[in-house]
Amino acid sequence: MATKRTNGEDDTVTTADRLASPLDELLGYRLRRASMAMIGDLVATLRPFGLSVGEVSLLILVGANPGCRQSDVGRALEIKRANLTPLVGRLKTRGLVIDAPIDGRSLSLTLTDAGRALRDDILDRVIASDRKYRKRLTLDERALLAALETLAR
Amino acid sequence: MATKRTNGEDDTVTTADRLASPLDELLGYRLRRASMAMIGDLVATLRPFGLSVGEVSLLILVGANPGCRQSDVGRALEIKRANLTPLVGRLKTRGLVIDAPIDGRSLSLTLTDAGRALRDDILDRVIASDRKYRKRLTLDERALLAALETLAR
DNA sequence: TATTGTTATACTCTATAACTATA
DNA sequence: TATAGTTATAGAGTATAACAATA
Repeated sequence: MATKRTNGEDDTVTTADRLASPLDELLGYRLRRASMAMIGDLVATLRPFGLSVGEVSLLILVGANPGCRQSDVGRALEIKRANLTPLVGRLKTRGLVIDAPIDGRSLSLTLTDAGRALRDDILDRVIASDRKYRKRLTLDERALLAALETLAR
Repeated sequence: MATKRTNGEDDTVTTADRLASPLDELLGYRLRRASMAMIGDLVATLRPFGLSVGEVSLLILVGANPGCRQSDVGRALEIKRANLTPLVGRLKTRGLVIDAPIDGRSLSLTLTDAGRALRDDILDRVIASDRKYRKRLTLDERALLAALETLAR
């Protein structure tokens, strides 16, 4: 009976207390939990605006890059073009984004005045949500962001 | 024309180069990107086994807590009981998990011999995938895990 | 020939509501 | 009355394939 103890007790019948969780030792699992927590707060922040996280990402990215190509936005956000079409469509319907042909096949995206105004408002709140979590950090913010970028390849 | 420059250039028409991304300054966005990258690798690792990330989380958690209540597993993994039922069902169908009544309404979950064997194999690979990313880290692993736990509340 | 945008479609995850039964 | 498990269902988000138009 091999009985290696690291964290997850095996062959011990669990009765009532808290569960042993070998998952907590995994960077990927912790990363996912932290990410889910922050996204949950973000979703709640965005609910009153009737905008999804994806739509707001698009709003912010196009706002920072007026006239950018739709295909470049998709690549930057890692959203496939088949999924980007309806996402852009909803923002166009709401009068937040306008597109214009670049050449015969590419589209440029730009925020409307209403889009910029909403972007300004929402970006403030997104940053406020983000800051709430940053404040809990004990370790250096810049070092953490750099490490996370490294992990994302 | 308010022109505050932090990272995201506004009112500058983007032509060709790389996009300005105010999102990169957000902890939540970086966290999500890093998490997605690691999950992508994990999914590829698990593909040959025909198991999802959720199924493997369940396999590992039940493996570390034989006889645990299904409801406790759901709470630990933050999976709603309505979604846990088919997840457990698939592992039972594959002969990896068995359940037994605790009282008239609760179920205990335990891995079968086959379940433990598969868990051992898969856990090794999951840890190997995780370690691949840990190795890239410049900052202290323990400090990072602790910080991530703090963020997850 | 590769790229862009679109449409249609399928698959996974997650969320809610309703139900049974048990504590 | 609250909890546990189940079922059915709806909604996101994401993935692929096929197509037309263009570079």
